[in-house]
Order: sequence, then C-alpha cells, then structure tokens
Amino acid sequence: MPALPETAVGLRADARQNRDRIVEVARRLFADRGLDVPMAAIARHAGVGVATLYRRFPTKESLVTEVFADQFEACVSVVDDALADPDPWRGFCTAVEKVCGMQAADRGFGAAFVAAFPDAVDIERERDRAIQGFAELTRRAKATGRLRADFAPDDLALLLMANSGVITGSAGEAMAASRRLVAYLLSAFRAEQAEPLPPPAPLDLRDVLNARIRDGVRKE
Amino acid sequence: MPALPETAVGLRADARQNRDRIVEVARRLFADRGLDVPMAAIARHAGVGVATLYRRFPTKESLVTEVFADQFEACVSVVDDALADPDPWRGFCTAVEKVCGMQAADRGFGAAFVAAFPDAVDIERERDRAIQGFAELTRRAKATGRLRADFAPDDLALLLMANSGVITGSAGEAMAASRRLVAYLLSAFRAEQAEPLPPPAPLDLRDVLNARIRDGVRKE
DNA sequence: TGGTAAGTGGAGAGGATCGTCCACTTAACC
DNA sequence: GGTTAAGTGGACGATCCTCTCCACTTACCA
Repeated sequence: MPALPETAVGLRADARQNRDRIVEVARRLFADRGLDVPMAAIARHAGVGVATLYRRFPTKESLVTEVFADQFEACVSVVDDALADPDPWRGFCTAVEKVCGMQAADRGFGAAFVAAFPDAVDIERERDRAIQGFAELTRRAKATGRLRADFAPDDLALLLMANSGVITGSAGEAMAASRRLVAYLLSAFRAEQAEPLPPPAPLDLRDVLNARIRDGVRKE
Repeated sequence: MPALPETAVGLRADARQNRDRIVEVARRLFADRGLDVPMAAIARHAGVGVATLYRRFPTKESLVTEVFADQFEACVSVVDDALADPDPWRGFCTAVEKVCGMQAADRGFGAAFVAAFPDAVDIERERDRAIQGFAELTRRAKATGRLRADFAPDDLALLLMANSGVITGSAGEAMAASRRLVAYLLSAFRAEQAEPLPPPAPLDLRDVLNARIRDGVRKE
C-alpha cells in the first residue's frame, strides 16, 4: 500500500524542501504565538504562497497535527521514563514537572494538547497512551503511600488545564508561573497533609479535550 | 455637569426599557457562553436591532463593562467580608473560594476579570481595590501562622489564572473542577507542610491582566 | 393634535481568516 | 533539449465579526 505518502516521501526535491521549511516555520510560530497564527503568516514566513501550504496540509488542523506529532511522542516518552523510575512518587513528580514545562515552553503545544483534534488519529493515540501511562504511574505512586489516596486520575486533567491557564505573557513569565503552580500542586498531592478531603467530581480528560474543538455551535 | 447620562437617566421610556433588556440579555449570554458572543446575537435576543445596541454601548467593551460592573462590586465586597472575619486564615480561604466560585459560575465574569479592559476605569478601580484588599488579607493570614510565609501576593494571580484554566465544559463541570482545584491549592498554601520551597518569580496581576487585551499586535 | 428630536432597524462598509482556483513555472526523466 | 506532470503563487470566494449610516418611526410636550 504505497498510497499514503504520509510524511514527505515521493515529493519532488523542491517541494520537499518547501514542506520542511513550512513545518519548521510553523513550529516556531506556534510555539511563540499559539495556534491562532494565520495560515497566510506561516506561508509568508516560509517564503511560499498559501496554495503551497494548503497543498501539503489541506487544513490547518493537519498542519498542527504534523507539527506537534513529535512533541506528543516526547510527552509519551516522558511518561515511559517516569514508569521506569524505581521510585514511583519521584517518577510521578518529574513527569508532571516535565510535561507542564513543555506546555509552558511551547504555547502551541499547550493549546494543541488541550484543544484536541478529533481526526488527528496519531495525536489522539499518543495522547491516550500518555494518559494511560499516567494512570499507571498514579496507581504505583499511591501504592508507595506518598501520593494521597483520594487523588483521582482525572486530577491530571485538572492539573494540565490549570497549568494552561497560567501560561500568558512572555515565555519566561509563563515558565516561572507554571513552575510555581506545579510546585504548589505537587505539594498538595502529597499524602502527608491530606487532612481535609477536597470535593470530588473531576472531569474526564478525553471528554474535556474533545469538547474544546466544538466552536461551530452557532445555533440560535 | 449634566452631560453624563452614564447609566440610563434621561432616556425616553421605551429606550430605557430596551437598554435594560439589552443588559439583562447580555449578562445571561456572557455567563453562558463567555465574552465572544457576537453583538448581533445579543441584539437579536433582546429583540432590538444592532444599531440600538451600538447607540447605547458604542463599543462591545463598554457593554461588557456595564454588564460586569456589579459583579466586580460583589467581588470587592467578598474581600471586605473576608477582612471583617476575626480569623484571617478562614477569611482568606472563604474569599478565595467565593471569588473562584464566581469565576466558575459565570464564564463571562472569569473572562472579564482576566481580560481587563484598559479604558474601563470603573472596573479597573474596583479590581485594584479587590487586589489591595487581598494583599492585606494575605498579610494578616500570614501573621496568624496559618498561611505559609513564602506565599507571594502575586500567587493570587496564579490562582485566578489557574482557575480560569479549568473552566470549560458545562457549568456543573466547571464548578466541580474549580472547587477541587481551589481545595488542592488552599491545602498547598497552609503553613504546616510548607516543606519544600517552590520557585519564586510570580507575575504581577495588573500587568498580566492588562497584557491580555493586546491582540492588535499584527506586526510582521 | 401635531411638531420634533430622540429612537430604531437593517443593510453594508471594513477587516480578518480559512480555504479554493487556475494560469503559470519548473524539476525530472527520456 | 523537450515534454509533462508536479508544483507554485496570488487573487478570490465565503464566512464571521465589529461598528456605521441613513431613511423611517414614535414618544413626549405644548
């Protein structure tokens, strides 16, 4: 089945060069300014016309998917590393810190993770793997008694969404804010002082993420 | 100086009725769907034409300002109540819970608080009063030894931004998520287990807020 | 009751963005 | 070199939003 060029094989030399430049430029712009960079701006910075851009990536979504595919992979490997750590609690903490750091460092990544692209199968699969890995990590960390017992797996969604909320202003500010928030929350997650029990009823990460994309509800 | 009708005095009877209906409808729509409800939708729901809407509120910003003026007042009075509490720590906690609850209950309020409107003098003044009140509350709560000493006044900004991040999906979900996040954070703010010291360098609430409005930076 | 200024609605100007079309250019292979 | 299909650019259509304009209507007071 050679019908899926998927990445960039079988392109003419100049076309491939253009494609690579587009992805590279898009990655930079998304990181700096978030996902709402106009397609025209990306094309302009890449030194191509919009048509070229749209020929490679029929929709903006597909471009975003391509651009963040490896970021999501990195995210998964962070979780894998954490699972490999002999101390689950330490693994849990570092995983949280790393992922939130990635979110803070790359505005686009944060948005992409949170925005979820329904038909971006690859991204979704990667994301789910990461989520499941985290769930496992959570289980183990609880077993050691360091992570509070009433920590819900969906509290991870809470954490990521809260983290995305503090990402504003300059990259430096965002990082500082994120780090401080994460430190606070990790301290709250420790089993030791779990004295009062916070209200339950968290949210399902997948649902929340998938809901975000729904803007087309113009209706009445 | 009778040149500032300001609210609605001196309007013809029918005009006043329309104005009131507009504000009422806008409040409801903003609460449900956030601030990006189109002006046309507001006009339609209020049963008037866009021109009528724009005659009363020359800009969308001015409508938002009017709509949330009393919400901001309520916010200030929450802080005042907290200051009146003989137990500063309890006051601190309830104030945080209430304000975050308001943010979660009214999507528009959250956005308005975070978005900041440069020329909405009234809102800004109210907001600053609330911020200063909170700073005072923080000082007192620290003095009792219940609030950790390294809590920065700007951690309030962190809290509000994180809270705005978890507000998505249905109103019920948003409220549950907000409550849980606030519980976690308040627990992290307690002096008792302040064992590790989180990184510093938080953000200034006013700066952050005022920066948000800058979208007009098209440049390059 | 009638004059008039205040009030009104809806079309549309102006601007931004996603995505398409099509005549032109160029890499790649014979 | 020449043929040709892949590749390209920029104008353009479609949509959505804020805000303006202007001819028409109506509340209010004498």
